[in-house]
Amino acid sequence: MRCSISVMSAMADDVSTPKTETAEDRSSARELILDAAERVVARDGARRLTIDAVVKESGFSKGGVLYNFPSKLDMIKGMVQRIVDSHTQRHEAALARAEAEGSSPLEAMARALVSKEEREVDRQVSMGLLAAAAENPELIDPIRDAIARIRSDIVAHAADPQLATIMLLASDGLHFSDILGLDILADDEREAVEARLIALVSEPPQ
Amino acid sequence: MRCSISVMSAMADDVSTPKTETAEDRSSARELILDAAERVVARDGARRLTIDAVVKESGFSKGGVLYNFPSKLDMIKGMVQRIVDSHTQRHEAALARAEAEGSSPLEAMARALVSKEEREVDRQVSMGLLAAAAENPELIDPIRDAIARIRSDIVAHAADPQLATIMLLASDGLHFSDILGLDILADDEREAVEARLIALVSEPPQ
DNA sequence: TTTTCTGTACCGTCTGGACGGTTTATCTTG
DNA sequence: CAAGATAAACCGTCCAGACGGTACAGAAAA
Repeated sequence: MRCSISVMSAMADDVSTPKTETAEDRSSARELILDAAERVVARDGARRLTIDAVVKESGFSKGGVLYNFPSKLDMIKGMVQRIVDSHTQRHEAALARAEAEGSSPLEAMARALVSKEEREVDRQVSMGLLAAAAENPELIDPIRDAIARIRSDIVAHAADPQLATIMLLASDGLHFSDILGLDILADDEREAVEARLIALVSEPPQ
Repeated sequence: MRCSISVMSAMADDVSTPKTETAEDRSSARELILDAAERVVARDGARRLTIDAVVKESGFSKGGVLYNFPSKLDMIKGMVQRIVDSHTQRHEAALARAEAEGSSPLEAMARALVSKEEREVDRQVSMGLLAAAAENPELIDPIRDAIARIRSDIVAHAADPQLATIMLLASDGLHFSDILGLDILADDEREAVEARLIALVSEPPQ
């Protein structure tokens, strides 16, 4: 029944409107549907990501869901696109912050990767990765390309490329562990490790 | 028509026979079926891991597959069990090697984690993780427990627990990237990073 | 009016797995 | 040893239900 209080603000319906101003401001129907799809994957597993399940979870009607995503494949591609947008955005934001703060891009990226806000976004969005991998491994290609592009950009400007790669890999390990629910570090342990990760790529005082 | 394509890797398959009856055929059949299931996941995605797909891929009949794994859930649990066994084995082997070589357990583990042989095993076996995550996220629990146990054991004996954790996480990042086909490092880059990872946790000469 | 949905009914295909039959290896008994 | 007897291992078919998708008649918003 869509029984949300629905503020229904203006929708500039570009194919990808990656407005992540606030976590709750996902006003377009497409975003709400993708959110529901991610919840289904997180709760029930990618195998049970069915159109009907998304219909039930989102509150839209089946016709409504299929109006926004003509096929299940389109829906999963939408999830993938969100991941790409999210990663690209994070990278650009980190670069901007580095410039503003005068820190190194790598260190800014490290801070961004372990930040609490990004972590929740990443965890939610990453369900799309599992869904895509379950549906058809090739669907991941755009994500791989985006990650590769960002990574090579970071590593190219790093003083110690291997160490930078290790930092990025460790961050991946952290994120993937989150995705699969394998995260086994206590909060304080995680914080310590994250701090150490940042320290690892910080400019040594020389 | 068992005698189809399947040349099959000649596996030394005395690995953990949970039901130790007079079952040498049985255990080998189970292993062959699990191998086929992993191939299906790797090629077509966890979504398309169906009994019929495994039937076709393995060359067994449907009845034969269902004889060895009474339900699809049992099959996936079998895949999960292989992961747990594989990880436990790797850990123990690394410990033994450390003792034999006089190196630190952590360094031995680092070497084991990046070794070529283990990498292929891990890549194959890890398909079970995707399958389990797709079917029902709770199925991963045994894997999480096994990983947590091994990890805490390693970290507890490490001179620098945080650095040890970072090494393990980076290794996870490498492996997960393999699983999802996200690995974007060139071979030489990967080797350099792996060597650096080992160096990171080696005893400083002091 | 057009766009964006709702609600319902429906269809062809896929999927899990139940079921009964068949082969093969081992054991029993005369 | 021959002749079953028994059980393990495996085969192939069938079916209810789930699934993706279509179709279409409205309704409500823009």
